[in-house]
Amino acid sequence: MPELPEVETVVRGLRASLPGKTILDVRLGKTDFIDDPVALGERLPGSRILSITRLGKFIAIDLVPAGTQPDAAEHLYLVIHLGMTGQLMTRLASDPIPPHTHVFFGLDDGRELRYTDVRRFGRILLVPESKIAMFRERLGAEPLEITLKEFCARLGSRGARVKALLLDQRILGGVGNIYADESLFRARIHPARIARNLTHAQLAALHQSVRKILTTAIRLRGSSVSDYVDSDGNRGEFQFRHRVYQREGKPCVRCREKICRVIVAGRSSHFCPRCQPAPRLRKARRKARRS
DNA sequence: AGCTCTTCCTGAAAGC
DNA sequence: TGCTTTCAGGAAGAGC
Repeated sequence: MPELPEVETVVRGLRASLPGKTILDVRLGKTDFIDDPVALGERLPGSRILSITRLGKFIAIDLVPAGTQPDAAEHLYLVIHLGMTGQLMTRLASDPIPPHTHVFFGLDDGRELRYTDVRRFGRILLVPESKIAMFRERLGAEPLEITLKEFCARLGSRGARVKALLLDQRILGGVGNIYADESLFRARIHPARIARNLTHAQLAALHQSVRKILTTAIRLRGSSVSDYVDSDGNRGEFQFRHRVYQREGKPCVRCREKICRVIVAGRSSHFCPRCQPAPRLRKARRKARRS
């Protein structure tokens, strides 16, 4: 599933070859995941790619409209979310077309930027330059840039489970199920812990482990669990470093206890019951206070 | 405020 | 063997 490290890897790949290229045409297959498919065909041809950035799990392609100079007209951002199975690749127009490829952006160098998505949980939308700041604000902080102080402010007072908060894109943009579980394991925090009950030391450990896990995963070009590949079609390597994600029943790498899986915040959550002690139930805590 | 449930979608895997 | 059922999950919205 594309999360921050996978999206960052795709963005770096696109950044190496797309800037300066012009989009010649747009061809569409199924369009139910595109906000305004007609606008894609009307507004993109002739526009020039200026740069590519990552906003949380979104890929933002900065476009200079057809026939204008970069600072003469309002830019348009082609914004793409890969959902669960989305792939954004550059290929030669003559290359074979994989199944479920629904969007083709023809480029002026004989290549195509193609969007393939089996389940179509992804999204494609156009955001005008004037609205990109608003779009960015809705996304919450960048996990690799957030300070410890800001991290504590956003999570430490909340009555929700820490796993739910890590997945909430309005708080942190870019963390998904894999990296939430791996970060919680590294910080030795149970996913169902209530955030405001964590100590400052635990929040600091979590802040640190999120950064460490994401940085390492970017270095290894992401996790290829099911469909994920980068912009050249290559798989990542971080799936071989997973300590808990999809390791239910296998021994913990630290203590050999069997890894457990429970549903927290509606998501499969993997953890070591010994390294990540469960939150005490309210009833049990009342009893403990009385005695 | 924050939880669960549902929806979207397909293919892989499990169940019968 | 071959069918049907279940499951996976990012995000948004409904309802409690």
